[in-house]
Amino acid sequence: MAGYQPPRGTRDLLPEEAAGFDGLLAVVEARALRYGYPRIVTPVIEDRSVFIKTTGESSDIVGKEMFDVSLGGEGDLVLRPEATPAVARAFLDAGLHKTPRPQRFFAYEPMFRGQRPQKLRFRQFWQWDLECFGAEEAAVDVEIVEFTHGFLTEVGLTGYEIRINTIGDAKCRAKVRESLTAYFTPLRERLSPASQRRVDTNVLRVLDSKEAQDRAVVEGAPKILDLLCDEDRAHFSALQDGLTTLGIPFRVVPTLVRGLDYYTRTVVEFHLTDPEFEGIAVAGGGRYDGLFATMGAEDMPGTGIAGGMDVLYYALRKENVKVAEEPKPDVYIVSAQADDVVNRMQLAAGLRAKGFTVAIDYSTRALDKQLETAVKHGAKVAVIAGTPEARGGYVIVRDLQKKEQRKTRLAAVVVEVGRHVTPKAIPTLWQPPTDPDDKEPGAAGEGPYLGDPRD
RNA sequence: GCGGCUAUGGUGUAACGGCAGCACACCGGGUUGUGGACCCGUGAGUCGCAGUUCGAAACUGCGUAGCCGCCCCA
Repeated sequence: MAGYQPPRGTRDLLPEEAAGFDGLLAVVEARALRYGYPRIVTPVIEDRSVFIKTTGESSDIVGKEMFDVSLGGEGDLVLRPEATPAVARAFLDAGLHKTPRPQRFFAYEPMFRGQRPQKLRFRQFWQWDLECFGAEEAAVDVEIVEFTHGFLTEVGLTGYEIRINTIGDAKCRAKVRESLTAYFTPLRERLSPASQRRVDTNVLRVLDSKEAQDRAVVEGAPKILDLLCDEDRAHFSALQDGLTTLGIPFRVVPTLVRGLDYYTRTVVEFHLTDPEFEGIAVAGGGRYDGLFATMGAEDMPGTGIAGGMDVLYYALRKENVKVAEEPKPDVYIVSAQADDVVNRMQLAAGLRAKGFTVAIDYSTRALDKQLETAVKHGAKVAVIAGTPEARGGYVIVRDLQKKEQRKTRLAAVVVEVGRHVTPKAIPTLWQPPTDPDDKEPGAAGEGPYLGDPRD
């Protein structure tokens, strides 16, 4: 065992896993773009105060899981534990609250929490995240749930359940708190120590307690829904109606509360149902109409949802969904000639320019060893140079799976390799859009207009 | 942060308190230069630091990390 290990709760993503995360990111980011949520990137470090009033001091995230990385005299810095306050901070800092509303953002970042690692719970983990600022309609709440449901379905996850609840807006919640505090205070003695504390700090979270002794008391507690004002109830029904209309299955869980202070009205969690992952959320979010006021900005509603990439990746693996293959070169260049390194590179360059993935064996080992290595690295095709047969403008293109080969002129290598493996698209920078009118029959560059054969 | 369990080559595993071994993988070589087989061979380990003991991989303490539970969440 090596002397060095990754720090507690962190891990290395080896190529296959890294490719899996990249694949999931590509899917969710493309979906976000389709919904009008462009990506925003915020720093890994934030001032601690960004999370104190927003996420809330009574939350576990702020109360005991913040990752402190302060430098002396440079403020109180933490590794960001979650996205929403950071994105809101960036939004305000750039003055985007003075731009047309609503504003939508997608984020994908590593998050950090100083917690004891557990199944699918790490100190560094990755979240994708959606935020919609400036819209109070319940339709946006529907949108983020529908988005998440669509995404999870798209990547092939089946074992999850959508749970929703409402906890009322800031005004009504004061009444809710009052009623709950009034109910729990005389029963204090019967609650667990943690819940006794919650009666003072965040009484709503008593409802969420999993402790058996608390649940008995919670059962008799007043129901949040009964305590809310009409506007909150209407908002909640609009959410439910929207989901029902879209055919999205969900369950109303009256005790679902979520541990972050900024939530108002809608709270939602996507829970895994596989017995091995029971109780683990693959995504969660809700509405936070009071967030901006809390940050000292002008009041503005907001809705967001975030999902754990790690959780999703392992849940998919558990469901036997192949997320990604370890990236391997399709083509391996080998040579029996010791002094032709430049040749091998030029050979590779020609293939790479067409999008083939090409690795080169630079060694002078025996040809059979080079081929063996090529096979072990997963190459499908070997381009063999420098043998008596393959000289003077010729190489051999060998299909390593079919064990067939053909002597090929250098000029035709790209074509010959293309008969065995498919090149990958080469990414490019932004290109000017082509005018759709140019595609009209009869336009420049197109053939003359031909009548519809059905005419 | 609290509690329980665990830690032997890269991986998987053996060894009563008494010589740390096996398999696979990896690396080199060979079968007289086209591959996964086969043959030969090399390298590589008791998580770290103390302690008990004639002697510790084994027992004890502390540390570190992993897994599980609690808290809570992605």
